[in-house]
Amino acid sequence: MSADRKSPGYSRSTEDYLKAIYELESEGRPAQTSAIADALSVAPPSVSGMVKRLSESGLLEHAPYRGVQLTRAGRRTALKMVRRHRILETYLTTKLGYDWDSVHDEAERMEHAVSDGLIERMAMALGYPRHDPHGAPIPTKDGEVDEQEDLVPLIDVPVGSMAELRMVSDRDPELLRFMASLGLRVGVVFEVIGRQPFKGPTAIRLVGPHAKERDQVIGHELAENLSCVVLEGEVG
Amino acid sequence: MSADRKSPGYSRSTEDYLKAIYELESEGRPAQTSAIADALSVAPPSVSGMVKRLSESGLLEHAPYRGVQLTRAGRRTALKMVRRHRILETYLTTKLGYDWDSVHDEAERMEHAVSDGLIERMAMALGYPRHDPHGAPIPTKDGEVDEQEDLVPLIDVPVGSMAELRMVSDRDPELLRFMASLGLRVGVVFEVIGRQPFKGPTAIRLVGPHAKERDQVIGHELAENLSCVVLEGEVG
DNA sequence: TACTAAATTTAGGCTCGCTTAACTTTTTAG
DNA sequence: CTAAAAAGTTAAGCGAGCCTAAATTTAGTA
Repeated sequence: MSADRKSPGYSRSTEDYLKAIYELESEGRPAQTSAIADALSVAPPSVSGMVKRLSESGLLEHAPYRGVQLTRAGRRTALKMVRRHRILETYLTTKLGYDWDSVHDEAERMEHAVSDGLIERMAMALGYPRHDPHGAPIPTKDGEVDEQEDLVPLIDVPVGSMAELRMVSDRDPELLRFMASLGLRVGVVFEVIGRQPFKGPTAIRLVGPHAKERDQVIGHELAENLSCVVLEGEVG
Repeated sequence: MSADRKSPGYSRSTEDYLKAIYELESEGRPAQTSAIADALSVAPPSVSGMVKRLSESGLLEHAPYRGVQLTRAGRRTALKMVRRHRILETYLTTKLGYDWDSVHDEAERMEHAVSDGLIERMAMALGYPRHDPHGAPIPTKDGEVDEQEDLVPLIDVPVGSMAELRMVSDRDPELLRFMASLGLRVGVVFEVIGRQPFKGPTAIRLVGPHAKERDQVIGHELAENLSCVVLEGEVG
């Protein structure tokens, strides 16, 4: 009556590796040993070891010294973990009053513990959301994601353009808290009114009723992390 | 800003052992190696090994060949796990539409993954419930439980008495489903109208609007598992 | 009381996932 | 084109938690 055991039952570590590799791949970066090690805070030889096991299980292809690629099966599991993570984050913020800066760690642990059924119940309770609180797309149950191709880091949005903030990494709570304090949330629309060279700040003018303070100055590192859609007006 | 890491960070196994030992103790049974092994579905030598580690960590006292007792620290952690488990069960049934027969396994996995903060948010969202869906008392955050001393298995409720169903184990989904099909839920009031000897069934007559069918026949094993409060009328 | 059965512990061994140290391959810079 | 640096892999080993088999202790009964 309940076909709801955690499917093939991969270990917590396996799930973490697959998700990390997926995220590297989807950022366009090659999934190299050291990048994986970095993402998971383990030593490189640990990655070599796990990579061997995972490719023996058919979850990824390993070209020695060259990096790693998810197989179909590996990608399926990775997407499942991403879906879990993002639905959990959405649920925690929407239903339990979490702030967007504090959901990541909680979701990171829970994603390994909950059943498929619980995730689907949460998704249903949320009305099958398409994006998590940080704007990241939530894969469907059968592993489809709409990666937005037209996203551009704020740092590359030309001065004079209008743009909308669409996505920010959920990884850095401090950055997220700081953004919140500036009134910067997903969906905010603004005009880029200036940018200083030499990794200087970008100045923007917020638009509409969301705006806490209309004009903001965004430092280089923050601006690198804000994924935007350019709305109109190329380089003037 | 977040003192919310999973406290001293015991391993999943440690938490399981402590909770199992707590549950044995609170049923009045001595926490013997084999009973623990049974509860956790591991071999007895595994218990011996873990017991050694746990007593070295000061979580329990071990009298070799004699069994084991929780220390104050061990009990504190055990109660924390029990609180987690029962709040999770209550949350899943109340907020996510789970049936009472399907929450145990889910809670069992989640209780090791969630933070203190999440549990408190769930408790708050539920209005700080005192009992879980199976009638078991939920320990407070600082480890107080009201164990009901006057609970009696249905099998010991005298014929002719009125009684109220107060608690049932969450362990056996089939039993819970069967109970539900009979209209037996926590809080139901009934009269014991007969009992056959030699492990025969107990006949009860349900009272009030809850009653799905007024008269029910309860087999011996089920009757052993139903904890009741006798309301009036001793042996007639 | 002695002997057997049951419960428990010790001994030895396994897997998983991690580590550091040493070695190999690839990349990069002069 | 070669030498140094960087990246990756292999080797060796550790701890947690599990197992089976063998030894030991306790309990029960003739």
